[in-house]
Amino acid sequence: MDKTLKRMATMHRMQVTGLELFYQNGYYNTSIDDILKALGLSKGAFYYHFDSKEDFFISIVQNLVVQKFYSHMIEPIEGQEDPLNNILNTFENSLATAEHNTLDHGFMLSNFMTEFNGKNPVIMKYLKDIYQIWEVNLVSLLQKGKSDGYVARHIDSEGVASYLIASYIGIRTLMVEGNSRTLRYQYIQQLRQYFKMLAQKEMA
Amino acid sequence: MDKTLKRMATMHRMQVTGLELFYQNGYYNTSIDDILKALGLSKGAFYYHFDSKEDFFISIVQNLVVQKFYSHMIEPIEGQEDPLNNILNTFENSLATAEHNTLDHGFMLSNFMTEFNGKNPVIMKYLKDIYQIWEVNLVSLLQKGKSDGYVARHIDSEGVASYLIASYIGIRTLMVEGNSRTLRYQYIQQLRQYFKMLAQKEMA
DNA sequence: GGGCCTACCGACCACTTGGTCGGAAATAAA
DNA sequence: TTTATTTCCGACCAAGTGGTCGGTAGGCCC
Repeated sequence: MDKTLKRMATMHRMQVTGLELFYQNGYYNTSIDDILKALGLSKGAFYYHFDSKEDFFISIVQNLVVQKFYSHMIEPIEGQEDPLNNILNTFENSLATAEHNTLDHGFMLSNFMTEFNGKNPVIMKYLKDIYQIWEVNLVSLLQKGKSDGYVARHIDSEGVASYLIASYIGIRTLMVEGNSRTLRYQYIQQLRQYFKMLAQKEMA
Repeated sequence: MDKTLKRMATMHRMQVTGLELFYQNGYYNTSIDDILKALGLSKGAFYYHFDSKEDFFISIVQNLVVQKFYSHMIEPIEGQEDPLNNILNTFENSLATAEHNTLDHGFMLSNFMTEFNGKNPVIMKYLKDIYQIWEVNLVSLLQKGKSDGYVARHIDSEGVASYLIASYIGIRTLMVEGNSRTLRYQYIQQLRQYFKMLAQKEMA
């Protein structure tokens, strides 16, 4: 028991540091030695806990990325009130933390997808799954919004969901080159306009 | 004259093949040897014409990417008619060609920006410049649309331009994981709705 | 104390990378 | 034909990569 605890503690430390560096420098541009140096550990320790670099990354996705993604991008949207409003607030918050260079989990996803596209189908699969969870949740939230009278019934929920995700990761991509404050402000403004269209006429 | 001609011909061949591979596999994941093998040339030839891998890439951006970007993403939008309509058609065409795995120059930009972000500020500068050209052109087109009576005067042209670019590169990022046909359709639909809002009331 | 197993060390390996360099075809000039 | 110059060849190098492996420190059980 105690042994497994120590084992898990070390593995977790490795995963946290690994995700940080992978997110900062990219997967292929981060060597195992980089991570080990940051941790003060050795090659032996790494390959004792993980089979390979790829295996390591997948374990990070499953243990950290998925959970963080849920708690930052999905759960905040859920609720009984107006889903459009929740989406707006969640997106705004995420973009705000992104300005302070903290890990942005919505962006991380598209970042990694871009990097692995055409290179590693196995990892791509895991990333795709998360993205689809995001989409599915948005769609069902929009549908619920329809029956609750917040969202106009004629809109295409799937289309809106894809559009929302696209615009978010797009603006996030643009934000890396500075002006993030202005971009966020502009983005939220436009999103607000767009949402007026989607809202039930009575609520607009 | 003839010498410079041959020189330029070889350089151009290298740049075209280089861009293709860089776009497919990424900059850091494409070795000079890969490019040389595809061309049937040797290391010596490469370093005779270019100083370094970075210098090579920059020459590609300046000689190929900028021009392609103009002819595919900027010039088609210009014209005397409704700019919103032109934007819609241009985006739709670009996304369509993207489905057939051809080079998509709008996407290429965000792709490279993602890859170089935080790693190579010099190259980032060149990519940023192109993006800003895109934005400036969209803004002035929208402004012209206002005075021509196509676009509502109350809209924030800068905000709309950023929002358009973001949504485009976002949807393009999502398209890499399949379903590109559906995504394109959904995206154009939503964009059309969004544009109705931006249009001058009389023209809607 | 003796044995054992988990967790970690670090030298080592095969391979790839960007880049160098002396030289050899090819072409043009004399 | 000789000479110069442009263009290209390919062996080579140092640095770094992911991954292997023999070894060892320290806690735990008998």
